[in-house]
Amino acid sequence: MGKQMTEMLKGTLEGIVLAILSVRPAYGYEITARLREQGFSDIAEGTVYALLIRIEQRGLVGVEKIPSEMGPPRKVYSLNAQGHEYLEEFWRTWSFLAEQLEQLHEEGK
Amino acid sequence: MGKQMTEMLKGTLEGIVLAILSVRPAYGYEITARLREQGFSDIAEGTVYALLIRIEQRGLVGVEKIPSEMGPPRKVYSLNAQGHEYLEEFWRTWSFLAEQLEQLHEEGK
DNA sequence: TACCAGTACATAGTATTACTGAATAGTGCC
DNA sequence: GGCACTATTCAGTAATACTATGTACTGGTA
Repeated sequence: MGKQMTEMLKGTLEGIVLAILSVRPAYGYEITARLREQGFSDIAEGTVYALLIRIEQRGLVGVEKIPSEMGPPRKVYSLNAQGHEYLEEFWRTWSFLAEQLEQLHEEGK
Repeated sequence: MGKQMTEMLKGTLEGIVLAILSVRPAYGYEITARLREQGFSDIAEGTVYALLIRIEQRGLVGVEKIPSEMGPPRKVYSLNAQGHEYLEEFWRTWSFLAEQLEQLHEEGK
């Protein structure tokens, strides 16, 4: 992955993961796999797990340990009320930024 | 400014400044003022100056010292060929990210 | 003259976040 | 037993924006 993408993900990856969780609960391994399928070619696994622990400690998600048939138990995360609120705020911030950048992009043509 | 915005700017602020310079050359104080007018309410001056030095050292911009009538001389930065190329790459990265996020936002509704 | 506001740039130290590169563990198949 | 796949965790590093200053030049004013 390019360095630009790496830096751009700081601050957005968290929102991306919360958005994924807002659709339905998921666990780390699954989230990483889905991100990779979607073109975030090599987001490190460690990055996602660290992020999940962070948002858990901030009280944005609930966790449930569910046994897996294929390996160690999964930690399934789901967005709680506070998480939804935080995600709303994320979308507002993102929209503002996207709008400003869109404008700049137009100007530069 | 919110903490979310702060984190989101990592990786994008550089692109934003390069985009501003691609329209026409500018100096630090001017760029800071313009950003603030555009709603990036309190981007620290130090941040912009540090960024300008960074992109200069990476060879993305040219610098010219021009005397000011109102204070110390201005360091006017302008995008060079390499900078334009880098900016192109930035837009590609941004577009990809924006598309993915747009999709996620739709799904979450 | 002394002081202040506005213009303009610079820097030391801090916080956050994603990465690399491991290690640990459970299950099923050869 | 060893390998592949699933699944989580952690120590150390790099990049970038922030805070909080400090420096310096000009013009106006009391």
